Amino acid sequence: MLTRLFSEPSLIPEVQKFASWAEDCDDDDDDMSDKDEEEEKSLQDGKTEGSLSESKEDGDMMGEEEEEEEEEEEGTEELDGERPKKRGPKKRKMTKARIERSKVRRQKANARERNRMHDLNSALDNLRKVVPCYSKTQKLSKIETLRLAKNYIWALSEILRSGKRPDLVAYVQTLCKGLSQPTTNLVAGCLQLNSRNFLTEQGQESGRYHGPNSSFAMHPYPYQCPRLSGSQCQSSTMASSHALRTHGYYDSIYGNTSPDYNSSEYDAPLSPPLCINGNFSLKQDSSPDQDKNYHYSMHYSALQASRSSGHGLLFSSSGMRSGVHSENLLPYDMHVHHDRAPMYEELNAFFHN
DNA sequence: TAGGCCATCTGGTCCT
DNA sequence: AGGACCAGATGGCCTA
Repeated sequence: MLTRLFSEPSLIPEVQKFASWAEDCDDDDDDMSDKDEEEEKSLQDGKTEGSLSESKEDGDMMGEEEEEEEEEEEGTEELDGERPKKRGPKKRKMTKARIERSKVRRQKANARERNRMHDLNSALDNLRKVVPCYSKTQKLSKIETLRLAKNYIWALSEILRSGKRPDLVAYVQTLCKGLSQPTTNLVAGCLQLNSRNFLTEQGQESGRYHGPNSSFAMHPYPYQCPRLSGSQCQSSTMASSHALRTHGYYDSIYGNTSPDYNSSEYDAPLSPPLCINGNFSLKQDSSPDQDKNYHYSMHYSALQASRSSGHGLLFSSSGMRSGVHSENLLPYDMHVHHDRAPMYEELNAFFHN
């Protein structure tokens, strides 16, 4: 019967392996001692022999004395074919009880592994929330999240090291280093930087930036994010809309005077980087790159203005209506926002010194 | 249909 | 010995 099962093409590989494995010990009795469990691992090697790692066959940790007591298994001889007779450990025959125990142990290991991966994914989700362009519904891939996080840390480190206001374009370039095109567009969109121009600048190093009077926010971005379509980033224009949309959370606090954006497009505020940008904004000097840093300025000052005045209109330092997305000002939720607030204040203090 | 991303299973290795 | 960690394999889902 096991032979039939083993030859059944529709069977999953595990069943096939298990069938061949169990067949080898079909004639075995069930009264083996518990110490046989020690060899379950060796037997599991045996069940995958010929398919997974043949090199492992000779590497099992069975004792030499047991080797002499055990007989060579028939199945192994078949699979080994013309290979020289193995000197390595022999595989113990499986009893039904041992098979059951092994199955249970494997299931437990699988469950642990699942939980471990879930924990890992949860940590990644948390990381997504603190890197630029966080969205609940449109998640960055794992690898992009890690890359963006690395770039983000690097960018912030450079800012702290230099103690100077960063150039927006350079900042975004740093953030997007090594990122895929869709993620680059998303980050640029979230930072309200036209990715087309940003990418051009990457090549030309022109450093030119669309100033507040430009229509950067409405520029259709050239790339449609593959996995973003239908959610946050049907195009990078959508990302711009995101950046400009007043979030409901912000609305509830500061009032809503923004157009009626589709709230389903983005269901979570952006992550801190834009807030970090705001930290640079309190320096309202008239540096030559003021235009480039326009958004750094307007984000934070807009927040300050709206907080102090109580109205929901967001104005840049020049008084122009910015239309800035409140998510740029507020992290993904109140809890995190409060947790991070001291850090922002420290950064503000740093940039005021 | 190919390619990217992901979840899961699995066996090996290392550590406690 | 058991658990954690890792990497390979596999299959599903989605999009271009």
